[in-house]
Amino acid sequence: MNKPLTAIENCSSCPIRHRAVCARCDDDELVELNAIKFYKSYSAGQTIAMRGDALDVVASVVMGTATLERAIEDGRTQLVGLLLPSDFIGRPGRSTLQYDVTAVTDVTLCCFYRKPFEDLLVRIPHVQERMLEMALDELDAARDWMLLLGRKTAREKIASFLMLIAKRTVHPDGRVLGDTSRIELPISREAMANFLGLTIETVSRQFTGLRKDGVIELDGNRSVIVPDLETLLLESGDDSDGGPLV
Amino acid sequence: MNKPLTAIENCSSCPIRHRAVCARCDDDELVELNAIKFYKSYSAGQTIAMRGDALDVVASVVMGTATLERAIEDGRTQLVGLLLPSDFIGRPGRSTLQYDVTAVTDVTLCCFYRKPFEDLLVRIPHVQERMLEMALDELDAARDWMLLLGRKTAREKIASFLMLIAKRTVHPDGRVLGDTSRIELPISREAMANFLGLTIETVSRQFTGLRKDGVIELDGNRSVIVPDLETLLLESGDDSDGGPLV
DNA sequence: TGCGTGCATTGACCCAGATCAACGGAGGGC
DNA sequence: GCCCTCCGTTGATCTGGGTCAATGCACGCA
Repeated sequence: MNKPLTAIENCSSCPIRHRAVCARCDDDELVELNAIKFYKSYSAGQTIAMRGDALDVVASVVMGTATLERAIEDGRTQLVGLLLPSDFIGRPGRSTLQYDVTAVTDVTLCCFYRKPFEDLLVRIPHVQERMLEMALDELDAARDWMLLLGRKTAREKIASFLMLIAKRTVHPDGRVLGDTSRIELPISREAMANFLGLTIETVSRQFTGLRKDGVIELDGNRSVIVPDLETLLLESGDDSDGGPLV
Repeated sequence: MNKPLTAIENCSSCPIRHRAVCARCDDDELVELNAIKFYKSYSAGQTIAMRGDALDVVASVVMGTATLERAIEDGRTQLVGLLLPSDFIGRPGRSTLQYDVTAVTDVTLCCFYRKPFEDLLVRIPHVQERMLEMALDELDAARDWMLLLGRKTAREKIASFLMLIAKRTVHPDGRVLGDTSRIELPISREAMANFLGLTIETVSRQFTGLRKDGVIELDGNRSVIVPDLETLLLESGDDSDGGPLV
């Protein structure tokens, strides 16, 4: 069966394949998805969408890093989502965006027109099911994040963040959490501060503190080497049973 | 058509009706739902379920208030969900619970056996759709909550919490946010502290402060009178465009 | 009527992290 | 080469909210 699936086949980071929404799609369904999808790129620093914008597409991150932010007028800003490859933006069933979306590196999105995507969800139950699963996973992540924001110390917040990035990083060879204990930070100190509910000065001081205590080594501003991940985990205040966290 | 729908018809606070999942269910579908559902009650203070418990039911709150909590071993606790009537507990597709669920008042749940409920989701797309919508609403709420935890002052946190409860309260006559500006607090000072990432002492001091400044009046420990909701809204630090939040 | 227990309030003090300010180093344009 | 800008680090100081401790108050129970 040779149908024109190349574009979507090649979209290996697209959640529709990568996170297995469509592991169960048959060829006809893939063609349908393919028909309503297009790619769009943004350069680092660019605003992808702003709170209140009408949103007639949903999208998934193929490449790069974007952030979801909520701000108060006086400038205080809280990051409420970190969008890495395979993460989903937008919500079927709501037409305006609640948050500011910004590209922090160059970003490529795989977009779907919202209306036909919604129609498709009704027709193909297992895609709908996958959307629900993704939303609930995000909800769990948001709740862990709430524990971090409400109850953890600055040092624990930094350690937790490093563990989070380490766990989410997929190495070129496909491994996750490999013995290469190098963590590439996808965001700036400022974005980290907004992620963790801290100031950039405190973030910086905690990095210095962890370095002086031998928990981490710094290699430039965006690269952290962790001699022993177990030590870092202890610092994070997480008592998770070691189960898979995503 | 006289089918035995009385039980589910009477379950007016059940989200399956109340939040309109099944506004679109036909009689046969209601019978199906009815077949896998049962009620369960808990008394105030009782643990409904603990983190790690196997979870073979999903449920919605019919009456009372329950909390979803995440704790670290040293005792620090963060409330990650406040479950009021019509809220949903549990997630289709995952068998173990991530959080502690506690009844803070007497609680009645409308429970569905998870497996048949999941089967039903696949068969009845608009219920699946409603589940997704509810999950995404919760996600939005969680993100606003993250802004509160990460960036708001103690006073703003208290004011935001009061606004949240006011907005979610449905008065006996069906009105929401009526001119009766009395807010009944569903939880103790301790639970509020764990909700807001504060200590009970700080919660208490902020209540006193708001009272001394004439923003609120206290009537016992569980009842707050707000002369002017607009003033309270200003204190909350929310710049929401006044749109419906819920 | 007094006592115990569990919440809430208040006071005194302290400290983690914010704030304000100076400095350093890596590009990048010319 | 030089300068400029952006980002991160470090230092000095301040303060909001935490900590520790005492007190108040309502309710149940004997």
